[in-house]
Amino acid sequence: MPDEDAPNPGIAPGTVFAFFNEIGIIQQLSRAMFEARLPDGIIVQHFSVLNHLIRVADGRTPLELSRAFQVPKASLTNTLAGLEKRGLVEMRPHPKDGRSKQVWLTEEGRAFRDHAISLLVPDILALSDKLDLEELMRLTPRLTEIRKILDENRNT
Amino acid sequence: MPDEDAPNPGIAPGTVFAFFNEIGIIQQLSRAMFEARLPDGIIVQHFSVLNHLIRVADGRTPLELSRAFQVPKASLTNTLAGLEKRGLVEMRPHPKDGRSKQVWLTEEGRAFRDHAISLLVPDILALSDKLDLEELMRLTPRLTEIRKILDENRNT
DNA sequence: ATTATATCGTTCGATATCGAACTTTATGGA
DNA sequence: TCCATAAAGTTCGATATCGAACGATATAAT
Repeated sequence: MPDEDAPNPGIAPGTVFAFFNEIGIIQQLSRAMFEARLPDGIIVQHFSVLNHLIRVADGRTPLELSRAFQVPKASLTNTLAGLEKRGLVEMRPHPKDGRSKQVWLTEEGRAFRDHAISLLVPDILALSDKLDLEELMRLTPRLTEIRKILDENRNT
Repeated sequence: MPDEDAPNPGIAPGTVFAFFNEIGIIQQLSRAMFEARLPDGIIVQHFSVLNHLIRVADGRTPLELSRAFQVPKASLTNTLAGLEKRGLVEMRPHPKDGRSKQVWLTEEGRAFRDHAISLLVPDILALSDKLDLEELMRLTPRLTEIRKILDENRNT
């Protein structure tokens, strides 16, 4: 006897799960597609950090980044070390808090991110025969809404 | 001067990238939400395999699974060993091919998957205030289309 | 039948991930 | 001021991931 007095009849947990399931598969497929284009030594996590610093703003602290990616801060230490070694970001002491640091993009970092996106172009063109790119664009703002809500309502 | 003679004016690579970016963030957030509910020792990859075996069909070979998840087969060896140790799947020799194996769900495996999904219910209810679940359901089939196309057009 | 080649799954070694303990600096009382 | 507690980032050890090499079996050609 499922949900007899539920305010939203017809919405089963499995249905919501199906949504996130599709999201997960698409993420996996697109990630693999993207990863194949990245220069070796650079992993997706590296790129994600660069992209986040551009999307939001650089000068973030490692802890802010770890929260944004839902990843332990110990993992960020490693990722940021790799980015710094390649000269894509620059770590500076935090001006207000001696315990903390700030992550700033270098010119190389910005250029690398833009370049990496442009590497996707051949794949996108190959897909555009089959895929309705305009529908993709219509879907994006809906996903943005959902992402924001999930982001606001999480614990950590 | 971008795309002056392009057949699809107004579709920049960055726009498509934004779509996959949102997908990636949603996946990360929902994965973390889900992972917090899973019993310890069970990781998302374990659950994903169980779920795939139910969604598609069990009796798949490890190689089929590795292709489905876009992960190296060496990784599957590890994941399947974990599932077998917990009695959630059963590995049998392939009846037609001596090199291969088949992965079959046990009763415990099926029950575990259903139970894991049900553990999401509290989270889903908590979200349903903010999130429009019906829109989620409308979006799912669009995502399914996109997933299928990506799936058909991949290399590996 | 025999041999060459391809395929499936595992093993191994190197790297990535991440929880827990630790160091250093902040903060908020007494 | 001094001390207890909290917070930021690193270190360390254990586990996960995954490319490459390997052994076993299958397939194809002669």
